[in-house]
Amino acid sequence: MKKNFELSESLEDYLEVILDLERENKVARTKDIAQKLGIQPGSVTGGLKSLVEKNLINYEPYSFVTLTVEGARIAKTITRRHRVLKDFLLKVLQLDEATAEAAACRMEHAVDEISIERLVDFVEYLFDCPRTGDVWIQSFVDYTKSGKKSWERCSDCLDDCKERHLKNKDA
Amino acid sequence: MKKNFELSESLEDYLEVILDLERENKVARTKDIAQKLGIQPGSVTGGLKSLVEKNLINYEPYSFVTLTVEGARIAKTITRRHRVLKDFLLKVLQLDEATAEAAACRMEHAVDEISIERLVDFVEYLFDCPRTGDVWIQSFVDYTKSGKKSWERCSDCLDDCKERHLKNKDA
DNA sequence: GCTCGAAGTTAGGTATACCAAACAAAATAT
DNA sequence: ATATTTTGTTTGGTATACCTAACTTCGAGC
Repeated sequence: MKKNFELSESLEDYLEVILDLERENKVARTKDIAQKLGIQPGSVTGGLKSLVEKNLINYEPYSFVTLTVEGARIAKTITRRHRVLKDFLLKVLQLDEATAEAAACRMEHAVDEISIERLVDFVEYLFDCPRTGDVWIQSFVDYTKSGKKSWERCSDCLDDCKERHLKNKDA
Repeated sequence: MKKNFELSESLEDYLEVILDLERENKVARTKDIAQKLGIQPGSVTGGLKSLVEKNLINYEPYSFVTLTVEGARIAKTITRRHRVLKDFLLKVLQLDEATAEAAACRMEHAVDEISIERLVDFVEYLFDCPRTGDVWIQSFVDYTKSGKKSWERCSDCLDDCKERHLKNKDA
């Protein structure tokens, strides 16, 4: 039994929007898939056939679409990648919504699970570590706005940081 | 005059390896391009024709290839994206060489310049800020290895950090 | 239960991007 | 200078993924 079912970006996109539509409407229909993907309904039929062959969706002509267990598994993986990447772009790099969404959409097909896990770990650590967290992120945001890195107030900054840390520990 | 010459991933890859070969051997040849891209020489000819049509390379059949000014500009942009992404994956996320290279290779086509600039800023800031820098990265590395976030020694950690900062300031 | 519009499929066409294998040109070696 | 090898191109074929337009099926309303 083969495992390495390399899926095209296009088919990954189908799975993603089908999962989305399932969540919205219980089932996915050709028209809505086409609309979400920004392609013509006639093109969708072909895509659905490929996915049926790969056992990733349940589908009969003229009927609605649902994901198989395996299809749902993959769809959720891709969707998670999208979410993680967008989160990073939005919350860490501080990109605007549209830019983050567009980049996440394209990047989600390019990264493996190991890298995504590591990115999740990184973002989590960055937000949870007392040396970084919201305050540090804010200082990065200020820097991107001002274009200046001034390390002059670093001692104060570190003192503040320690104070906050000790306060949180008590609470 | 149109500007939005949306280039396919494939053609972007051609430009990237041509730039690479130009740097190695002054010019690029079909065989070497094929080899670097892992495709057959017969496939390269077609790619080169597309690039000539788009005025991105100088090329005559049976002769060598060089980039035009515009081609070189694009090739350098893509190469920079690759470098920045790989740097982040390697130095920040601490992925291994092969994983970082593979992911960077695929991501380089997915991100716009604004996002890349922001990523550069972020990595730079992360390495330069006294609250983060190498030491903080190392604590993240330790965390990924141990799987434990223990914020117990944070006060000490912050004191160490301040000490280092003051020492560097004097130096 | 029939009709008609919406939804879906099919058929034929385009473009990209690759392959393998036959062929042509160029470079090298004797 | 000619034979051989290397390099490069052409041709014909495959696969993906989209389009438009013609056609089919489904279902809602009368």
